[in-house]
Amino acid sequence: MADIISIPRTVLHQQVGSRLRQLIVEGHIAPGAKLNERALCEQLQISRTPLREAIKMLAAEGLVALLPNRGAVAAQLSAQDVEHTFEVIAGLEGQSGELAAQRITEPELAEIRALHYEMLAAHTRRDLPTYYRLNALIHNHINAAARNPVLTQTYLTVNARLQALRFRSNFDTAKWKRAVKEHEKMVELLAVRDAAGLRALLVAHLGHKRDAVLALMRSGQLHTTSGAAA
Amino acid sequence: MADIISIPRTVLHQQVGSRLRQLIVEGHIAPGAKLNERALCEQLQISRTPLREAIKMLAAEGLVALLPNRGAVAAQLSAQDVEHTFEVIAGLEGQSGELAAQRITEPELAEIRALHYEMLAAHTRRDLPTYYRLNALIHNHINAAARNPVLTQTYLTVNARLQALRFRSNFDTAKWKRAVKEHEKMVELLAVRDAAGLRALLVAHLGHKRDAVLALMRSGQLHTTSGAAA
DNA sequence: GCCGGAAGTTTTGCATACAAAATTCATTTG
DNA sequence: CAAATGAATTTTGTATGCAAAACTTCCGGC
Repeated sequence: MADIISIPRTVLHQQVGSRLRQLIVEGHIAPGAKLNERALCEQLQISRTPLREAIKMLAAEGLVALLPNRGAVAAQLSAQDVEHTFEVIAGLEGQSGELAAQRITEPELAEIRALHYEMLAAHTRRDLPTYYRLNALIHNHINAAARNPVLTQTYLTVNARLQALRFRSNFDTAKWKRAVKEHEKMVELLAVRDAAGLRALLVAHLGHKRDAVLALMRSGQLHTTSGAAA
Repeated sequence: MADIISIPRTVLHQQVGSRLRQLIVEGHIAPGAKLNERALCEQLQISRTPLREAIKMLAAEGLVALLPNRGAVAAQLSAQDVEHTFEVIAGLEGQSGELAAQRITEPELAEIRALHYEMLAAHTRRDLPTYYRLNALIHNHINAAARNPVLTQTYLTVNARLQALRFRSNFDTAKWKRAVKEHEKMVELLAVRDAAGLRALLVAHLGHKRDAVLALMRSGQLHTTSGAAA
């Protein structure tokens, strides 16, 4: 009963890790950009030790690549990397949906339905940021309904690499409409607990997303050029 | 043309990471055991900096758990953790098989078939270590045939957590026989490129493995007692 | 004018030093 | 004698120092 006022203030390398992850995922550190230790130390007001420990964690997560004796760079995905990553994400999210359809409770379903309607509103208003926020929220809720923390963690880790692409900018109207339709179907399939159907839909959904991202990459509208990120 | 004789000798924290991973996966560091920095430093003849960096990587991989201000312990999986992890592994390996059936080449298939016959020999001789080595090899080959490095990497990372259980010790004859039969079927399905069939078989295969491990855990024959490993 | 190379600078990698938290252990007190 | 308290020790977390590798810059030679 000693932690009433004290915010536990987690260890520094964890905080630094979260902050770096945010910087990369939100694009403030561009894919391929070098992570200069001195600069980051000054910016975050810490010493190099916790910074380097945080960088090693991010490397294990696949968010940065370590170049021996040359430091770390933010991961940069080639078109092939993107394809491979989407393939894995599709599998993970498909399984997530399959399990969610088997395990979801009525209140959880109701919440997802509510989020879905909010998303429809955002779509109608052409409010892309809100749409994306709600979109991610719905997927997270489906994931949570699968009741498998290992699956959730794995999904989040792999997905973080894609978020750095920030393919949220461009979105053509027809594709947006289809995505909304697919989401509608998701809720229906969840409601009738059609596990196999939801898996198939989610895999297809991710396939469409992948195609859109790859098209953007090929047209050069994404700052991802090439280079490995293993 | 300067790297003819010089083995690049990767950076220290990577080497330490590999060594620690090996120690944990092979059970030389038992699940739940504390990772004492001073002791490991002396054992590995290094300073604390690269050791701590390596530990942070392993934490990101889920092989160790970090306790703030109390160091790190080797991950210890509860029965639920094992269930969740197997669920994810089944999904990953199922997808691996599905893709492999679509993408495998004849030479790859021939090699897997050869390994399978070697495994039959090991089974006949009741040579469990060789059997396990070949078993893992076959699964790795299937994984490789899927031609998705992201999937392979994800699989290896999640699977490493289970390897620490070392459920290789006990194995009842009937289950062993069934596993061999399942492997036989795997090769057949690969040969006829039955992607869906192979996926289903692998998922079932992993389900059986999970049941066997859980039974061992419940009967107390596995040194995994309880405790979170998030 | 361009290429090559050497000196200087920067940056990374590892070791060590210092501070704070946790653990241990002994002592004291009820 | 048990529980509790507090000092001593250990252990973790962070900062700093030092050496080697990489990068830069500048100069000379072709």
